[in-house]
Amino acid sequence: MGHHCCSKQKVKRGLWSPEEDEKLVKYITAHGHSCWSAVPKHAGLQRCGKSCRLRWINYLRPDLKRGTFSDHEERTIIDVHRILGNRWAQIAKHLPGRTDNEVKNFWNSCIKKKLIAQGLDPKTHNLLPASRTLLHGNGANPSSNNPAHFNSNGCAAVVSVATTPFTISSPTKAAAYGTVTATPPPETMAPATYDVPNNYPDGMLMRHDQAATAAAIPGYPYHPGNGGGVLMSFRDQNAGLQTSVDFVNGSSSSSSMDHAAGMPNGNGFSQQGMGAAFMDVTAGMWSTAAVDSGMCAGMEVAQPPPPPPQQPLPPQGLVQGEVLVGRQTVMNGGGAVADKGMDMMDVSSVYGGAGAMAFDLELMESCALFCGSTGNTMEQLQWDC
DNA sequence: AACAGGGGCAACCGCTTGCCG
DNA sequence: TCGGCAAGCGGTTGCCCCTGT
Repeated sequence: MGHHCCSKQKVKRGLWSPEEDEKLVKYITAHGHSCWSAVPKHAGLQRCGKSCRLRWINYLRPDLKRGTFSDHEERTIIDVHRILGNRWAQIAKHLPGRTDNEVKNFWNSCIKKKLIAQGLDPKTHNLLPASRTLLHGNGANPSSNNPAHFNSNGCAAVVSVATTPFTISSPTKAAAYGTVTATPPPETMAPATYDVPNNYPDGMLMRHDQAATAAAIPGYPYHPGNGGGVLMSFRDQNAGLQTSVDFVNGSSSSSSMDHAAGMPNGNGFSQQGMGAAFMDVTAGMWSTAAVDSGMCAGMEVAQPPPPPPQQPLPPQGLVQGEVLVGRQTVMNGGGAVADKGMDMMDVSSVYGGAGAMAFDLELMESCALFCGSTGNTMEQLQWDC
């Protein structure tokens, strides 16, 4: 049975011979591929157009990078997969020269097994139940016995996986946060721990310096030369609660909440509440996340105050971002309601000023959907945009 | 040397999306 | 607005090769 597009033709299937490859390369090089269905006929191939397209995209394209994946590429795949899930084409866009098929195969044959071996669920990137039990006993984490670790009274300066449930992880960019003393995460992608200085009585301030990051971390994907960006992930290992924010090339922003239901005793946030704000200076927007009392979660992009005219914006990209964590620093300027109750996430956005940078709705939505939020999320987002 | 089992990867299948008439 | 077609995409299959017995 051939493809529906070529069922009337007698087409060859299976592996491509070098002769077939040569014919296809010659034809595409000379004529391009304006219409794939016409390619096999003109190239003298007994294949269907779909097969030709796949062969070209996955194997013959001259800009493809062959060979094994580097450690950096592997880390990037894991980072992006944590946010996007099995959106291989989107993930592959972060890896120049790699195809979605290649990334998918690498994930299924290698990375997935590694994560499982490390006790992480390859779908959610959370600890598998067995591993969680190992870390936290029976898994119960009464918040009354385990007060919030990023709380409004600023008492919890040190985050420790072994004793507290809340971690901040940004595996490939750990060294980026100038005001956070970050312990470089191990290769295992196990939850990283950050020693957070208690300079802010009402919360915590993290600052990201793009140039320093690019200089400090070989292979760091975001730098001023390509527009910059930041990928951050906050996670609560006990509750399976995760908040990730990805600013790619200064034009994309995403947030996600992976909220495992059925946490009867709350988590590290629940007593005091937690909020985070991310600012993309160039795009002129704030993104905030709030987890308020009673496990209420909200993500929003609020309109920033107009920048002082005498303060020129950085040349490009997310040159500098700030993360504010603390009860009193939650931004609600976007009008989003943070208190939406269990298992709900709210995202809204308001662009700041004329000519605001494009906002990657697709990526935003993918993150929201991946994390099981309601359809209202994107409706709210698009409405506000 | 022969065989079995498993892993990796290329290719296929079928659904979705986008475009155009 | 609708239908047809092509392209895009993710899941799945099956072949080939390597390794262990």
